[in-house]
Amino acid sequence: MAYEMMFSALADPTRRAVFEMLADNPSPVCGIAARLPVSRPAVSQHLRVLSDAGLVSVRAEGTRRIYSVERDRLEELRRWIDGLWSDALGAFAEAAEREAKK
Amino acid sequence: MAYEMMFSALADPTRRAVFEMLADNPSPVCGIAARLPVSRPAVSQHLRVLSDAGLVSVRAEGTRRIYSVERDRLEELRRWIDGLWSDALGAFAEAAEREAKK
DNA sequence: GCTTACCGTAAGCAATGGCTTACGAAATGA
DNA sequence: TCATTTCGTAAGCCATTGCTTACGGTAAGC
Repeated sequence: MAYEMMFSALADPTRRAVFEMLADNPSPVCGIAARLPVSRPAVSQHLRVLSDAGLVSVRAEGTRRIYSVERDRLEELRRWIDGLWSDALGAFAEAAEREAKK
Repeated sequence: MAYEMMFSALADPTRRAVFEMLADNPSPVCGIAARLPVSRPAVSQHLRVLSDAGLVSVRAEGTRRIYSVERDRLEELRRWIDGLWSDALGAFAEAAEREAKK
């Protein structure tokens, strides 16, 4: 019941870039902004969305805030995909059976 | 290099509903529109986006066009997630190692 | 041939979203 | 105490987007 926000969070290219950078290794906000063609506040806003979706978490370290990815959430996303996949498989089997009856 | 479109395609709730209905079983456009609170042209437009992302395919049957999900693309999406997951795992192991050195 | 059912596309509109600049808050170091 | 660094949020702007209505086009049934 939460992949709903994850998809819209990961829909934006810049936000996906942020997320992939965090998957490589946890970073502070300025560290991410330095490697992207957008301003630092923009990165903050993206991190807010990712955080609301539960995809990242924060840890304070001095004046810096270190963001890192939340691996468990990726697991949820994958489960949704797996569910769809088996649904589609079932529908395919049904169709094949109907075809066989003829 | 194609999950880029998939995420934005699946970001919209209505479009996800369409996609999940198609995963259950292939349907014509009017069959989908009948079960959603949006107009038929809206469904057509959503199917266009899903089609551009490669997530669904069409087959003509009389005047009807039967849409069904493309399972292989879901596989691609899952691979992207798996890639991120192992990246995050690697980063975690690295951090643990740095911590152990102290 | 004519009607009917099914569908895609164009045009237009209201809402959402991503970006920037500007500002204020909190922790560090001199 | 004061300056610096790092960061989040507010306001505003422009582009994108999801929806509707209106239209044209194709296949089936009488």
